[in-house]
Amino acid sequence: MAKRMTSSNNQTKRSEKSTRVFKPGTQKKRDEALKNKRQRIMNAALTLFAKYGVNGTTVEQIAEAGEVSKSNLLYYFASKEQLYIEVIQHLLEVWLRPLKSFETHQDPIATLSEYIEIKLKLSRDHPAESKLFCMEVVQGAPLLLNELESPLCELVEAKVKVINSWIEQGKLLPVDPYHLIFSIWAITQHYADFNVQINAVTGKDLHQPAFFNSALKSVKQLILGGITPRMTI
Amino acid sequence: MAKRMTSSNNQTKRSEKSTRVFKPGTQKKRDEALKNKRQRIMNAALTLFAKYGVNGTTVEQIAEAGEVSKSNLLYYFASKEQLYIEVIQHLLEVWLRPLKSFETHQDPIATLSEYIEIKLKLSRDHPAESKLFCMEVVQGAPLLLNELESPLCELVEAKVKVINSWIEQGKLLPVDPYHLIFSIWAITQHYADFNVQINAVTGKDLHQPAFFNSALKSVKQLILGGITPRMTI
DNA sequence: TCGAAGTTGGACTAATTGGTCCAATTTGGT
DNA sequence: ACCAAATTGGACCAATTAGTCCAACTTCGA
Repeated sequence: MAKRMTSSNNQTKRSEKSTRVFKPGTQKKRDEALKNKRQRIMNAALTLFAKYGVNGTTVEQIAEAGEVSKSNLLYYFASKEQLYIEVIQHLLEVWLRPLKSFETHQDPIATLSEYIEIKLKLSRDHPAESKLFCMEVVQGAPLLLNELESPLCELVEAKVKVINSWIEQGKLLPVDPYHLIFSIWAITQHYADFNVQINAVTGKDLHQPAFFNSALKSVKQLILGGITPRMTI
Repeated sequence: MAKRMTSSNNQTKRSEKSTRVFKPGTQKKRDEALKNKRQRIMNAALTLFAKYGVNGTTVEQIAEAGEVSKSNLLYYFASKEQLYIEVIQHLLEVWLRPLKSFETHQDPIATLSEYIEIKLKLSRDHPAESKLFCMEVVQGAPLLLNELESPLCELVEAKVKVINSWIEQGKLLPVDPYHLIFSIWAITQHYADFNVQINAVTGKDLHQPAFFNSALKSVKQLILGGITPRMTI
């Protein structure tokens, strides 16, 4: 991706902004503005990457969408690839948050119910994140694989244990916890990733409260209906 | 995409092969070989498009994977875009088949059960199709939108009516048929589209019979568990 | 065996694009 | 007001790549 590396400079520029080394102590607005700008660029990149793919997006488009010059963008991010990596990393963090806050001590049905709702809201409010994550994983997640293996894996394992303990206590019908988690991910993210298809078929999308509610209700019914213990006789 | 349109020729070449106009009647092997070759190229393209995206794939890669020269590929397909369109169209046909064969007169649970199984097998046996379809839709389905609106829409509507009639007959618990269909699509396709993530977490994939069976069982349990009528008392 | 269709390699072109470099200007904290 | 950092525009380069063109070779049906 990097074409010419002619002479010595490069990387001397900036690349590790955010913390001003010399002249310590006083300016804040400046630093904050910088962070905002970085954020703006990353947001623009996120949206475009999600819509056109990484290879289908040019840095000029990103710069325009982020309302900075191409030069300035390259001043903030060493390369398009670097920008992509930062976008993906930030994305992953946002994406794993809900699973981390998956509370273990509550009633299982309430817990899962809440998790489904959080995930569905995430699909509604952050569709670009969902889509880019989707595309990255579909394509083999070259950048995410490392992150996907260790942190996610352990996180999931922890939740699997909780679910299994619920089952042992009879609070949940027997079910494979892995498939349960995958199913929740699949359905909730589907509403973001395939919104075009859903819209083509129903004419609606998650931003219409009525549709959001019916989706939420149905998903809960389907997921929870198969695992909620019934009173027999 | 097409760069130069210099003079008159082009399109005179071939472009509408498959049916030999002059000299009608006799050669078959030839025609068949051509179809096979087209198929081979389209298969190679499918795999690569699914893995690297359309913009991330070069015609040379496709040619190599299809074991033809770049020249020859361009002899069969007028352009990369044209090739992509044909791949997508073929894909859509494969993709809608299961829904069409969704039988209406059987027992609802058996019908849905069978549909889930077909879809999950499709994910197992045609992951590239699933992934490319996924990527296309995620990116807004520029090429599929037309097809997605009319044919798919009507197809889904027909099934929705069937499901509703089942509910009226008390053979199925009340559920929004659209969300039911979306959920089945979401979960089953997830096993193909997100196989990298699933593999990272579980270390398994659908080609292992044990894993396929556990996935199938869980999906059926979750989807059907929430809509199967129970005997009360 | 004749000839048309199929096939190839290779040279070539035009467009796109990531990235460099730099000179000039603006901004904002001190 | 000073000065460093921020920002811009634009020229420019090198790599990639879709697609053209063509001459030569092979294949295969009639």
